[in-house]
Amino acid sequence: MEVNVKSIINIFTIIDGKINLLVNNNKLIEIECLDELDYVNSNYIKNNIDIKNLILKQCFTLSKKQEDKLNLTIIYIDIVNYKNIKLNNNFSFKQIEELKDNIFVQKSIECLKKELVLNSTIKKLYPDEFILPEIQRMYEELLNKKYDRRNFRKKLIKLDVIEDLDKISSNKTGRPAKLYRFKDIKEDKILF
Amino acid sequence: MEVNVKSIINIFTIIDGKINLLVNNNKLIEIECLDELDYVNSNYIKNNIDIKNLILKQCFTLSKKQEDKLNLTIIYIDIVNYKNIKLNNNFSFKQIEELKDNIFVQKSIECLKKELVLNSTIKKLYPDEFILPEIQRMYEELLNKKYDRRNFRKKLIKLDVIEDLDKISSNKTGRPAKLYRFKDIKEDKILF
DNA sequence: TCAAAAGTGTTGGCTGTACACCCATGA
DNA sequence: TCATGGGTGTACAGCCAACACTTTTGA
Repeated sequence: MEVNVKSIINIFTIIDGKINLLVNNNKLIEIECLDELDYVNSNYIKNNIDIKNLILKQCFTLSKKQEDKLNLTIIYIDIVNYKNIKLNNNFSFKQIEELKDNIFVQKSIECLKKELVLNSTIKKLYPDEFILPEIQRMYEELLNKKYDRRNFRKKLIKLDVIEDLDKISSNKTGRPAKLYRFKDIKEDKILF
Repeated sequence: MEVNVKSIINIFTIIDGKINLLVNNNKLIEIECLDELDYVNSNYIKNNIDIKNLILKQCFTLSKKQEDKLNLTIIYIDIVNYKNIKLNNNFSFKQIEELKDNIFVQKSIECLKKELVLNSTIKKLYPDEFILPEIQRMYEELLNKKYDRRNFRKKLIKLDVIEDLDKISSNKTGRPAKLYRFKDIKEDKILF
């Protein structure tokens, strides 16, 4: 029985409050694996994607028989700040709305939700300054839940994961928001 | 490149408060996969293990190159009550202490800990009556943490996952404990 | 009657939630 | 000056942790 092994690398980011996925020629990033998976993946990334500190997390393995061949697909995900990627060649970000009927994307989003409630992950998305209403909107969309402004802020302060930068943002409308940053990670905390 | 695919099925149970693993001839249950994984696994179980309602959960995929062949191993786990398995042939349960330096077992135990805090999982382990001190001892060993008897009971009652059977156990020593059962599962709850 | 193990109730502090008013900005 | 969005404080309820004494049984 012939076996084909490939990995799929799903790199997520948030742009304008929307979840986006890195694609190559508008398709998921697929890599044929003829060697150990970690080795093949990190090689591919080194040679094709201009990004630092990618830490892939294994998400799920799918098998499918097709024309007497067994296709194995191991899905990996990571979450990054899109500004830290220099897009080149045919790579681009695509909103996941258009990809939601893909089984590989569905499995990835399940994993993504579990990761994004960790302070270490959210700091990868927002390594520098941010405003709290933006973080709140992201969680509200991601977890499909509403939060109270005051309680949301109090929670993050009490968990000791953010620090006030004593600066304010320049909003298009309404009162400008305060800028914060996530503290450096000493231990993983579950935020929501 | 030749690829060998196998799955490992790690079926855990608790015997006398100790975590045990189902083994075949004292070795992990390994299945060569020449077809879709779920199909191969359920076939193997049907033909070899006398147990009902096994629901395997995918845990991790490992790859290893050896002599120019790529070995892929997909690990699956489940947790059962040992009384629901009729052991035959060369199957037996083995305490995990003796297996802890095996990488496949280590990965499985990581997954196991995440599963065992769910009420649906603990009910699979204790489908019928049980005493609270036994459950408490299991969690204390599993999570390496001590709980207060009173608070432990109060928590499970408040979460509405157990019901008092108005019966008492017959202990070897000390006061007999009350018997409880886990209520039927309507929604998954995280207990600890 | 003693040792071992399990049952029970109260309290104080902390956390989460609900809620109303004020403030800074751009139009 | 108005609309928009963001900042803040208080009060109440529910949860968690700490803790001591009593009860039942077997030896």
